[in-house]
Amino acid sequence: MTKVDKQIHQNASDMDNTEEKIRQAAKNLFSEKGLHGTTIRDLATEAGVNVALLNYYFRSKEKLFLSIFEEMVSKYFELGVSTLLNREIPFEDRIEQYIEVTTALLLENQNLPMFILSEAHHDKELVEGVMKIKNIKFKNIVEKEESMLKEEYEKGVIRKISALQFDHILNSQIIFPFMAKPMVCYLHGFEDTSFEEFVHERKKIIKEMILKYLLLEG
Amino acid sequence: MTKVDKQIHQNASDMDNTEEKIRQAAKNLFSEKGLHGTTIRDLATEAGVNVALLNYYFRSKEKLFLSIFEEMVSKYFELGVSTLLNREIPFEDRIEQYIEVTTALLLENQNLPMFILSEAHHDKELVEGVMKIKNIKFKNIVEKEESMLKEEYEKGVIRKISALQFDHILNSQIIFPFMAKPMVCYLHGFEDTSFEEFVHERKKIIKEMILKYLLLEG
DNA sequence: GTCTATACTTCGATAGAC
DNA sequence: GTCTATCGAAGTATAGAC
Repeated sequence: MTKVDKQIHQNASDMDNTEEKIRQAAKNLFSEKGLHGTTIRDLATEAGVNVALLNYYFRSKEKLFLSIFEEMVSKYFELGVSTLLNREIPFEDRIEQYIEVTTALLLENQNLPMFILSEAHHDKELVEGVMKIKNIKFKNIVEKEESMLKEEYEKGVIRKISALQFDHILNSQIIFPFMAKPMVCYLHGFEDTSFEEFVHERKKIIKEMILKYLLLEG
Repeated sequence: MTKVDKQIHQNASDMDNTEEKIRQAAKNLFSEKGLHGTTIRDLATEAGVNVALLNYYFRSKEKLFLSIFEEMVSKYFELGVSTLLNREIPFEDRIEQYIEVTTALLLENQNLPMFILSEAHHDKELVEGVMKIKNIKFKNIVEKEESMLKEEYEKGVIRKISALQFDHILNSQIIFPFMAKPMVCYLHGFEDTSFEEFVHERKKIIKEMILKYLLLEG
């Protein structure tokens, strides 16, 4: 009966088990307040359990954090890559798709970029530690991107550009607004809806600007 | 004599007084580890003093942080604005100057963007609190930018664009690399020097891409 | 102004009952 | 698996001597 009460507002698949409730709370709080800005008591309260359970499931705050961080990194990196490398559709369309799909992900997870990059900034060894697990995959991606760009260059579709610069041209424009959001919202008196409009409006600009720069014809 | 030892490696103007030593330590640590990742003991050690002195000069860790945060915000915002609004030189040159001068500032203060934006992200009220002091000035800037852009548009120099989108086109490209630095350095095996080369290389790309998009002729 | 010593608070983690 | 109670460590801040 207590159990029934607890389950009323949960969809059984995810929120019925404690571990998932804790993970969800951790995602929310860590990505909003950061590792050191979040206490295990905050986490327990947000998850609707007590502190002892956090350590029961995850051994320590540190381990819980690492688990969440790794999940978030995967979430971001695994998306988009396939889009960008898919040679079956024209380069131009891939760029558009990438902008579309990445923006959509970020609108659904607005704290994701700041979470990953600020924690990486505050603890440089974190990146190394977490990325090592997925090392092969990521090095692979850069190489594949490099060869894809070379191919398009040799076909005469785009100008010569490194994967590094290409990634930055794309990602800086897409990601940055989400990191600067508090500043933007303050300076322009934005609410969440105005911000989202702004992001949508931005997609067209980004696409046009990037293609104008990269494509050799048109 | 103890005093002499302490002063050997200091240039009298700044580092001879304790308050400035503490401020310097605070800038270093807060911008590297964040507010909650830095303890007053860390600060005291870095400054070469003891904890009591921090509270003697700044009353509390919080107050010290606010003081530093405000200084960093000013440091960033006050630069570049005059460059961008200076109607005496052509629009195109202003863009180039802005990229040049802002990149130089960030290379000298690589943690600055992540410091400001991550703290703003973790504590939304922080922006409001600190910005209110400089409120009039900032609102002013957006307005001036808006009218500058309108003017250039009416002269037929550039396409129509809002100050908000204009700022993002410029700043996202310039600032983002410094926020993503740990990730980039890991993925590409970069040291600090390689990273700086990358940033310098980027200036040309940014300039060309932005002008290609904004300018109506050429 | 600067130090040592210490009071007070909060945090992370665990023991032990259920 | 879940709770209450509690311990030891670490954090912020201050009192008081010099």
